[in-house]
This record gives sequence, structure tokens and C-alpha cells, in this order.
Amino acid sequence: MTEKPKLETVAREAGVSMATVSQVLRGTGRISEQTRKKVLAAATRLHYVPDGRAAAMRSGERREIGLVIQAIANPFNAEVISGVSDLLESEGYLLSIRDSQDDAARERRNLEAFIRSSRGGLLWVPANDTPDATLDLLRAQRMPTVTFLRPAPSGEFDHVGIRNARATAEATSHLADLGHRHIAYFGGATTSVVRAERIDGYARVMGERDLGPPLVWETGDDKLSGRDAMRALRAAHPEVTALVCNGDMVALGAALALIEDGLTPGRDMSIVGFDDIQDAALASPPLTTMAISPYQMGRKLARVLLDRLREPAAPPSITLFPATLVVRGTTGPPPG
Amino acid sequence: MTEKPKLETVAREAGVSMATVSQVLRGTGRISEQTRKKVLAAATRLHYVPDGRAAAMRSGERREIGLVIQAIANPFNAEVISGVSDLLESEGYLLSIRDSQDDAARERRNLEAFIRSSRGGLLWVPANDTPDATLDLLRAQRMPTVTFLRPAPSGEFDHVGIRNARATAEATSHLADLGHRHIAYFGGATTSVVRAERIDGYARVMGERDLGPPLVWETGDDKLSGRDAMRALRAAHPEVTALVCNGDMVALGAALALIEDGLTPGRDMSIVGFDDIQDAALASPPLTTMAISPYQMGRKLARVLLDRLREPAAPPSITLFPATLVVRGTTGPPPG
DNA sequence: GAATTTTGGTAAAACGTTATATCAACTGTC
DNA sequence: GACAGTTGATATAACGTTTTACCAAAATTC
Repeated sequence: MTEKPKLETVAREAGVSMATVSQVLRGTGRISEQTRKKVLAAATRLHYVPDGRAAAMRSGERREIGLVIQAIANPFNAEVISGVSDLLESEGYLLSIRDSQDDAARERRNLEAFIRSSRGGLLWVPANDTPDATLDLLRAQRMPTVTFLRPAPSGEFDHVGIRNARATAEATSHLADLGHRHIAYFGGATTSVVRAERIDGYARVMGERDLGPPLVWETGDDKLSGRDAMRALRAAHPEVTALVCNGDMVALGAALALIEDGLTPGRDMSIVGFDDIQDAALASPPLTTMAISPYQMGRKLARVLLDRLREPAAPPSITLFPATLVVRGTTGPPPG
Repeated sequence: MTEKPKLETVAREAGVSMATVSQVLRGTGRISEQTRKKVLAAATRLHYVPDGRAAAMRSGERREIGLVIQAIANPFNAEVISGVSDLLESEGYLLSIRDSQDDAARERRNLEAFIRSSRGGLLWVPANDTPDATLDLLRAQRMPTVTFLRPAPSGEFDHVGIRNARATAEATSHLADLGHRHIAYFGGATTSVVRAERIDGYARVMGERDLGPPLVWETGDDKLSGRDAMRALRAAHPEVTALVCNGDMVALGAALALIEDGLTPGRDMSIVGFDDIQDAALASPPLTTMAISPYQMGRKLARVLLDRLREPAAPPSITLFPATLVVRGTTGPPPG
């Protein structure tokens, strides 16, 4: 078997110059049908694929987009990725994904790797503790960047996010309307901007409607933490009858704890989730939650970046998606 | 704000030649401590990140690994990715991920993109209908490749997979031991090699132990299809009392259908899943399943590729992971 | 203090493409 | 049949790095 084929190999095989091969493959220049066919045949015969590094370096083209996200595994993110990927592909771009695992150092490495490979643009869910130096880096590199979910503090990048405060306010109001007075908040990393916004909305309604004191309970992001947290909460605060959760996974975990302890979500304790992942509707009882459309958000995210590439000088845009309350089986009036 | 900094910029800023800057940054050559500091300072001041395309092109180094997988969203795959990524990072490699969505055309585009960007190696879950041309491509490019889960028919690549037949045989035996005679098989894309292997194991035990005729039911891969399929199966084959599933999601969906219809999984109908995803243990009743360790498989997958990079001439290796039966709440003796 | 070695640095070639300028061979024009 | 215009192809210079070979100055040796 031969070496990895280069442009020169194809040129020799087809009996033409390298320039001609390049032009045929790129569809530029004036080429006779005859040589075009000859070159194409040689290229397929050798399974030639151009070295994109060299091509991109020379032409300056960048049709690869990088995505740095905090957790690919998260089903919400998976949907987002699918939306991003679909839109980018339809516009002739390609998506490459890296997982920062919400760790600032890993994030830095991943961003640098994307810069090194000279991506055309970056989609980025900043880690909760991204240092300023990382922002400086992106700035110095003039890398077109759109932040997702968590805005960069400097506000210099385009951003696509969620109306967090309004969403949790609506969730809390829904519970208050049902008659709950002692409503707790579950979840999210303490340093998270998103969590802060959501807690704001929750606390605002707790205050405005003169309910019990806000009670924010720190948990992880998965089912297991939700389950454990629910048990701890019930032991410490038996007066609580309702729960607003930072995510569906936590909410489902909390519901699970109730069921395992012989109680019924929606009757003995009301729960509102956040995200509306597929399992939310399939759980029993199905989960009341604040629904957002991750796929649509993904598409929009990609669109914003493409707009930015087209108009590098435009002022930074901010796009916020609303969350809509979907009432299912886990909310009802307080017991007794 | 200035232009994107290049090596030349840094050289000018530090008052040295480009060669010197390169050597300082790469830690090669003989450089005095004084100029070293000078260069480093200039580089950080400008937030310089070398253009990896140019660097890699010149040096021929490839420390980026590509992963083409059929569904990032799948929780099992997410775990695998995490294992791959951890091992690669610890060895100084970087991982870049693309989703083929199990579509041959998309897969082809993704593989070509990886070749174009000259990855050092490829980890690949082939689509179920990957054409030979795609295999030819990889071969012609001399791209070090390890297939995962689904072996390439040609058997020329390293492979990491699962002992599928043995696993489903064990699952089926478990059900037979409990007294079931009418055991159905649920799930998987019809063209899938993996599915074929698993059905082999199931059918073999059905034959060997003289049970009812093998009954293979085609379903999708998610909870929803599992739920629908269970309803259809019960209508069409009321004699069936147990189920071996191609995946936990399908199994959980099937269990869900039973619960919604007032039946109890493990008593009215036994179900064995496959994968042991997190939700399997958390479901109620918890799911009996064939457990595999996706994280460990991911690590091994990465390891095999690194070995291949070190020993390009070694014969192709095959690594198969066993699945182990985890008995939980969804299996028991047949009713009546 | 001449000859040798070491030190610290540089100029220039190379990597595999694409873009630009140029050129030879045809066409058609009057 | 000389002139311009068109067609089809090519040689060559970039792109931003790393590597190689080389050199001047300083240090060491005898």
C-alpha cells in the first residue's frame, strides 16, 4: 500500500500540474471538461483528501466551529448540540465538540486547542469559575465567540441564554397559586450565575407574595443528589410542601425519594422541574416543569455565530429564550 | 486592539528572531535564561497561541484524536466519551468529537473532516450501513483507527467491543432458570451487527433449553419505543412472560408500560436490560440488566489507539468486554 | 595567545496547500 | 495574415510555523 496521497501524487497520476488539480477540486478557474474528468478520476482512485491544515492556512478559510460545553452527557445539552450541529451543517460548516467538565483549567486547554487549530468561531458555555485571563485570551485572539447559558461578565460577546429569573418566578407563582407557603429551592452549583438568576426569581416571588422565608438547598445536578437532598430536606424542614428545582434530573430524583418513602409527588409534596427533558413526561407521575426548547436554542446559537462571522463589527447581541410552565402530575394543592 | 498575534509579532516584541521564539516556546535548543524570560514575557503579554495548523504541518506532529460516534446524547456513550477523554488527556492528547447520528453520509463527511484536519488517530463507532468506500478511504489515508462496539467487516482495524452473544445468552438463561418459557427479544436497528450477535446468544439459549420459539420484536432505542412495543407485544403475544432487551432505555420504557397498565414488572412480566445506565438502578422497581462499564471501555479504547500509534505495524487487536448480570427488581418467576 | 570547544542565537528551507501572474495555443476579426 | 481576445494550463509565491545548518562570540585548553 502506498503513502498517504498528496496533491502532488494526484497531479502526477493525472499528468497535470498541482495548480490544475487544486482548481478542479475547488471548482475554480477555467478547466476543460476533459482534464476535469481526468483529475477527478485520479483523485478518487487515490482516495485523495486534501490536507485541510495546509489549505486553510493558505486560503485563510475557517469553516469549522468549536463548541466548548460543560457536560456533553447532560441530556439537555445533547439536544442543544443536535440543534447547533444541524444548522451549521446546513450552512456548510462543521462542528467539533469539547467537554470542559465545568473545570476552568480543562476549559482553558480546550479553548487554546481550538485557537491553535484556528476554528472559525467558538460556541462556549463558560465554566462557573472562568478566570479573566481566559476572556483576555479570546479577546487577544479576536476569536468570534458566542456564549451560551452563562454570559461572560464583560458582556463583550454575543450571548444566547434563558430568562432564568422570570422562569423560576413563574414556577414559584404557580406553587403559590396552588396554596403553598413553604417552598424550597433545590440545586445548582453555588458559584453559578444561572443559579443566582434563578434563585432571584424564586426569592422575589417568595417576598412579593409574603410567603415563608426563602429556603435554598444546595444539591448536585443529578438524580442521585436530588434523591438524597429530598430526604435531608424533609428531615430538616417538615413544613416545606413544595419545591422548585434547578433541573429536571434533580426534580426526578426528589420525586423518586418521595415514592420510595411511600409518598406521592403532587399530593404530599409538589415539585417543579426545569428543562423538560424527555424523561420528565415519561416519569410517573409525569413531572411539572419549566420547558425550554434546547434544539431551537441550539439552532439560534449557531445562527448568532454565523451572523457574527458575517458582521464582525456589529454590537454584541443578547438573545434570551423564555421558559414555559408545563403543568403535569407533580404539582397540586398542599396536603391537609 | 491589535491583530491576532503571530510568531513574528512576538519575535519583534521580544527583540529576537522567530527561530528563537519557537525554540523557547517548545523548550528545545539552547537558550539563555535571560532571553527565555524575555520571550515568555512577550508571549504572555500578547496572549500568543501558536497556529497549530502551521505547526503541525511543519512538524508532522498529531496529538489530536478524533471520535466519530453514532449518538453523543446516549448516556452510555457519554460515559464512554468521558473515559476516552480522561485517558487521552493524561497522555497529552486532545479529543475532538463528532456525531454521525448513525447516518452513513454524515459519517463520511465527519471522517473526511477529521482526515482533512489531520488527526493523529480515529476512534470510530461505524454506522450500521457504512459502505465499503468509507473503509477504503481510511485505508488509503493510512489513518490509525480503532473501531468501537461495531467491528468493521474487513477486520483490519483494532477493535474494542462487547461479548454480545455471551451476554444475551446469560440474560436468557437467567430468565429460563426462573421458569420462563416464552421469552421475547426487544430492540435494536435491524441492520446492526451488534443486534445480530445479541440475538444469536438469545436464540441459542432458546434452542438449547428447548424453550418456546424465539420471538424478536423490532423497536427503536429509546424509552418511548420500549413503551409502545410492550403494549403491542402484549396484545399480539399474551403468552410471553419475559423479555430480554437490547438496551436499558427500551427496557425502562417496557417496564413503564406495564406500570401504567397496572401491572408489576418482575411479577407479571420479567425484564432484563442491557448497559446498566444510571437510571437502571434508580427506577422502581430497579432494573435487572447486563452491566458493562462504559467508562472503563472508553479508557481501554483510548489505550488501544495509543498503542497502535506507538506500534503501527502490530497486527490488529480485538478486545471484548464481558457483560455481567445484575439481578434487581424486574426479574422473577413467571406469574401463576 | 593560538587552537579548540561551547554557548546562544539566526537565516533559510521546508511542510502541503491556494492564489496570482503569466504564458502558449487557439479563435475569430477586418 | 497581423491583431486582439479567449481558453486552458502552469510556475511561483505566499500562509505561519519548525527544523537544520551555520555562525559569531565567549570560554576553555594547552
